[in-house]
Amino acid sequence: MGRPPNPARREATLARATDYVLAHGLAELSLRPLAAALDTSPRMLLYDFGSKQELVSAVLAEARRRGATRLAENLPAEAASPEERLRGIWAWISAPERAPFVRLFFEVHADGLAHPENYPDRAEAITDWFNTLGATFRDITTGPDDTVTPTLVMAVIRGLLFDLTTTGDRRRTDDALDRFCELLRH
Amino acid sequence: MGRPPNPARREATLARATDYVLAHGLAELSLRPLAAALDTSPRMLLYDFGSKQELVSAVLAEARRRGATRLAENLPAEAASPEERLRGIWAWISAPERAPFVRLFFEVHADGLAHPENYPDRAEAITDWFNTLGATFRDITTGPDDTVTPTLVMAVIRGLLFDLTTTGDRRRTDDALDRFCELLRH
DNA sequence: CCGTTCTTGAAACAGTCGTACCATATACTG
DNA sequence: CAGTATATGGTACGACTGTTTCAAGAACGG
Repeated sequence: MGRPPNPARREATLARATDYVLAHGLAELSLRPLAAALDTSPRMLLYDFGSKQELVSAVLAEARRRGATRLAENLPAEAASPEERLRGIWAWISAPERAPFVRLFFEVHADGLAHPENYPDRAEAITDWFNTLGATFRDITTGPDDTVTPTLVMAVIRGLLFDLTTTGDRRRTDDALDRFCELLRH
Repeated sequence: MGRPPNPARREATLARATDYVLAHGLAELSLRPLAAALDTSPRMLLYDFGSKQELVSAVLAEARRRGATRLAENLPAEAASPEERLRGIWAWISAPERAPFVRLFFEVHADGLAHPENYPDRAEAITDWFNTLGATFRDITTGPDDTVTPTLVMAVIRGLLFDLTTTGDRRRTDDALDRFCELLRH
């Protein structure tokens, strides 16, 4: 008896809140502007999520989920050579459409460095779908226990993303990836 | 005539404020707690720096200045081989003592992505002493106009720093640098 | 209809924020 | 001493924060 709960509302709000955070970033996120943009109220946000902190956690989880999904859809074919996969992933993740994700990714990383206590699952929360990404390089190794080459490949991608987002110099960063591929061939 | 100005006060405050920001980060920086920690008052901070924004700019400039100085003091000798210099720089910048600098560096980068308008000098303000660092790799090139190899080297350092700061896995990141050096030798 | 549960608005609370205003204290010149 | 400039405390303003409280509305079962 009683009015039945409506979980769809929370879900819809979460989806739109995630859009909003991807567009505006985490640092200045505030309940009142967010609520206004979502045509709801701070009251309802707290009713659905309990607290701002929990809302943020939910949004970050949703963003990760989306990133992983989009990535899975666009991964280069299994059959492709390691180099082709590396180039494919770079092309995908460095595309302008991914900029909001990348921005949020770096923002969370920085926040995690300042407040590790907010990210009990450290590596997971922060690197998550980046790990998914790294998993595709499992066979660019020197052996079954080689975690080193994937680490290096991921570092190159992250480092070049960092460069690209600050300088905007696409040609130079693209060329650097070419150079890395060249090194890897030997 | 009149009481003579005392620029030393502003300088001393700037130095201590920089310590504070390196220790506590930028995101939650607030005048009142900062003033309390420096045994001064918000009133004086504004008197000396004009506004919080200008104070932050001054602190970031000071942090960059320090980083560049410390780096210059610890750069591997000119005579060293490129590989030795790369290893030396990695050892220096990945040392725990540098963690506050690295943290602030990533924080500024993330903030710059969200608010480019606050960083009119983009690449300079953000990468500055990282560029100083990159300059030492000028001769790991394929020719005089090769900006690509330094870009790649810097990307590896930044990417591995990112990894190290999130996962804390020093061995794996050190090994990845070894692997990169190995690739560079061929 | 009643009772129950979920939903929602309006307002207020207790705090922090950067900053401005006003007065006063301090240190110097002439 | 007066005059003048810097230095500094205290206080308050207005805007914003996340959150709570109180009350009413809305949708269901019996």
